[in-house]
Parts: sequence; C-alpha cells; structure tokens
Amino acid sequence: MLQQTQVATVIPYFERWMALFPDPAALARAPEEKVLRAWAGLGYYARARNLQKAARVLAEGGAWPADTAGWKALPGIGEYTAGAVASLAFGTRAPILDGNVARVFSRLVGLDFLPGDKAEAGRAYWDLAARWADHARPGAVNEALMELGALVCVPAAPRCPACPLSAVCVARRDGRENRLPPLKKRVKAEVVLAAAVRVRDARGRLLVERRGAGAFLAGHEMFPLFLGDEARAETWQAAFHRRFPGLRLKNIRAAGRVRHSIMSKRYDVQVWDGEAAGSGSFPGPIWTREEDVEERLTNSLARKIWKAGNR
DNA sequence: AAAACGGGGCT
DNA sequence: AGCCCAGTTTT
Repeated sequence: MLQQTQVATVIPYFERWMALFPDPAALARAPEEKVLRAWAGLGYYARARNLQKAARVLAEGGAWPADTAGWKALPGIGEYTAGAVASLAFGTRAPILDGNVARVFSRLVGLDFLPGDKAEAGRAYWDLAARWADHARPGAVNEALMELGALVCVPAAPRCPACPLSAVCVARRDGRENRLPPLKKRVKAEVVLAAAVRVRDARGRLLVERRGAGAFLAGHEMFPLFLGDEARAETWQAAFHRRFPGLRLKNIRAAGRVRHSIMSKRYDVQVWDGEAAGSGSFPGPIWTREEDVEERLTNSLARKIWKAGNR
C-alpha cells in the first residue's frame, strides 16, 4: 500500500485490510472482488492483485522468505520493497531507496540527477544506500532516512533548521536545497472527453459493465463509459446502442460533470441519467441494485460518477 | 529505456 | 486549477 502512496492515506485502508485479511492464507482464498473493494480508492490496482498473488505463494510455501532475494521474487515486490521488508522486519543489512531517501541523498551529497536518469545514476544512489544500511541496526537507519525525507527533507521548502544532517549537507552548504533533486520530466496531461451513463431498468437497478482486459481500470465494474469522439452529446447514444444492442433509452438527461486525473490523462466526464425501455440482448448484463452499487464500484472514478449531480 | 498504471497533497 | 509525488511490471 505504501508504494506511491503516503502513510496518512494508507492508514485507514490498512486497518480495514488487516481486519479483512489477517494473514496470507486469508488473502489467498479471498475472491478478487473482495480484494479490489478493500483497495478501491487507493489506485494502482495491480498492487492489490500482486499482493494476493504473493499471498498465494506464501500460503502455499508456508514460510516467510529469509532474505532480500526471496522477497523480491514475489509478485509486486521490487528492489525497494524487498529491502524495506528485509531490513525493517528481519534486521538484515539490506539497502533501500525510495523517493524520500533519493531526495535526502541528492541534497546530502549534492547529486544533481535522479536514480532513474540512467544506470550509473541508479548505481550511485544504491551504493550510498548500501553504505547507510551497513549498520548494526539497518532497519532503524533505513526508517530514519525515509522519515527524514517524508517529514523534514520534503520536496518543497525543506525544513533544514530541524534537520540533524544540515551541518554536513552539500545542498544546504551551497544554498541549493530548493534546487535539488532536479524535477522529473513529466508529460503534460492530455484532456480526454468522456461520457458516463447511469441507466436504470424498470425495477430501479443500474446497468454496470466489467471493463475488459487492456482497457484502463481493467477488471473493474463501471457505468457504461464512452471516450473521445464517442463521448460527445450527439454521439454517445449511438455508441451505447452498438455496445448494448436492443437496449433502448428514454428520459435521458444530463446529471452532472466529473473530472478525474489518471496518470497523464485528465478525464472530463459528462454524466447522463436514463431509463431502459427494452431488455436488450447484449452479453453479460450486470444489473445492480442501487443499494449494492456503492460496494461494487471498485475505483474512484466510478464512485465520483455515482455521486455526481442528482439521482 | 520507456511506457503503463491512480489518486492525493500542496499552493 | 495547476503542479508535484512515498514503485513495479511490461514492452
């Protein structure tokens, strides 16, 4: 959960998660829907699926990995997470390098590049991490480096007067603490026009579809969603009838507008309400009772659409 | 080496 | 509203 996500965001999810899945065996046997529901809103859903895969490996093996390599072999566990678990939980002298620690090292040593810039750059950082972890209490040192980055050596306006390393910090000495590390180059977010439809049948149930493999939010249930040219007010109904043959809509009305940022895309979603006038003949219809909708929406965009405007 | 993958924090 | 950021896997 802590990959790419801040502690304060994670805590309530972690509490609920541990109550639902207290050990690898519990997670291993849970249905994926339940896992995704518990993760809904955290994003990067591959993390949840990988965590369950890892739990299945662990539940079958019956023992925790002994070293960094053993942890890294599990799905979803990379160099950073393997080192963090090995050092914090098992006390091995494994290095860690996350975004916080990289920022601390960049400033402390005056490195004006990022670990991911090229292979030698990554090596420079991991070598530093290895030297710091070569300590009688590697877990405490690693934790301290991460805490320093998260609380003191923060990205903007670092709190150098509160920093125990300020006397030996190269960036501080040179007055460059606000210039290091260099910003990551990021692609500008592309705006994507979208339309979402909340269709009710005669019994008040809502039409939901499971997103296919390859689509974004793959495997999640979602209101019918149309993107790009298909999303325009004059075109989405034709696209709807292609996707749901035989299902006629009536009483169509605009219900609200939702914006959602996903990676390098910014979705601008017009939400529509409508009523189903025909039963339809499309494959795999999922008609969901209103009281069940909330718990089946396993991502934030769907929940925003559900809450939009008036129902 | 680059691309894909969500959502939230901060100003 | 715009900018920035607490990894891993796949291509």
